Amino acid sequence: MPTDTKERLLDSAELLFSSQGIANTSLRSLTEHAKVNLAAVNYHFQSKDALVQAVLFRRMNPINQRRLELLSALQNPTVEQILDAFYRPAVEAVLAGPEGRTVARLIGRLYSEPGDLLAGQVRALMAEVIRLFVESIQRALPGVPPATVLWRLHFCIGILAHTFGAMQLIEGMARGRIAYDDPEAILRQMITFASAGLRAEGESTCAAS
Amino acid sequence: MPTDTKERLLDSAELLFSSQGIANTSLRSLTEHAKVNLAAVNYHFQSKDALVQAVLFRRMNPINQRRLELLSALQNPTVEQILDAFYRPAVEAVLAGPEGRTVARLIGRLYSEPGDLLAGQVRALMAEVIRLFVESIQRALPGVPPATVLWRLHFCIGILAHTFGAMQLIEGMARGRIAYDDPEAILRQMITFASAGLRAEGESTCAAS
DNA sequence: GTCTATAGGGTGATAGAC
DNA sequence: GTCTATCACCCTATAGAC
Repeated sequence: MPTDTKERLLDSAELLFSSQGIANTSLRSLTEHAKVNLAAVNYHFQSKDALVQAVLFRRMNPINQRRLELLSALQNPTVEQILDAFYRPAVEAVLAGPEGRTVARLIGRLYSEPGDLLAGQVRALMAEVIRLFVESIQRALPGVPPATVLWRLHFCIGILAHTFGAMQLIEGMARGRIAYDDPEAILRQMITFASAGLRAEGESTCAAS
Repeated sequence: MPTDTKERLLDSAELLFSSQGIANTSLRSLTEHAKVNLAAVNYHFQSKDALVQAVLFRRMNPINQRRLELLSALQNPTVEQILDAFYRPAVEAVLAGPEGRTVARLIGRLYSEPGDLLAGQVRALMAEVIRLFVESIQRALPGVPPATVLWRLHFCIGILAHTFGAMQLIEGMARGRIAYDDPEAILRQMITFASAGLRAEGESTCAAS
């Protein structure tokens, strides 16, 4: 038996928002799926929007906290180690449970969905994470101009977001030639690609601040 | 004056779908914005879904056609040239008009939005494009295992999708330190990063077909 | 805390006049 | 081709009983 009403609502919301999209998920289908009364959403949360933020907070905050832990444990890290600290918490959290595949799509859509999906506390912590990782990468790659570091971290985030958001696309491309259930293999592919991209030469004349 | 009803509908749909999301855009607000009667959508297109596909077709097909043209004009290309053929039509099409910024978000969401946004003719041509680019990259990098080439093209697509879908994110990170209005500068950043990633060593022992 | 009932409004799609 | 009018349904949020 699931625990209380509030948690059941969060679980159902996460699942339905991920698979159908937020705008397409009505509070009626949501409360029906959670086997909870329709009014419970407005009692435990204040609105549908607040429920969305609560879902994202529960999922993203542990990931971002873990990123900061892993990063601060490194001393003079290589870009591979920095990328591992950034990617690993997300990949492991998402691919851990059996429901991971579905939730991944929601996280993948975090940045591109209209309506400021990323807001409030989640946004604040994410901004802090990005700030610290930019600094760390800059220290590891002193020869790369600051503006280029920003672009490249942006690309690194894109790699993660797309890997989460478009799993079906690569699975369709691959026709079984790819193992999508091995977190370590995925991490290795992402880190190998992204670290080479971060280290790339060129763009030295890019306009910096 | 805009031309006919059908084209006005496509223009308004593209703008509103991009900025508000598809599910959040009602046919009423759409036809109001286009200064067209409500029933026109169901007359010229068959349904809202068909309108969505028509919007994507009009925008994506020229891009994908141009990609194939540019690719087939290359002989023994480098990965930089292959990536240029893939990225350039999209970046130029999107950043050309003044409305580009908005439309970019819709294109960026193409792969991660629930409800099979990518369907029908658009999906078929996109699959063909991916197939040919995979082959071309494989030829340019014979030392990289096929499964790894798939992962890496997946990452290259992610870089483009995220650059289009999350422009506000990097602009927030950058606080003016980045020029987002220069197509050539963006292309250079993307190609420098992605070509280094494609060429990266490692993952040679990855399970291939 | 949890429920029922409903207010008040928006939605996609269609029939039929012009 | 374009319009009006309307159907049948869905939505979020809330008031008030238990």
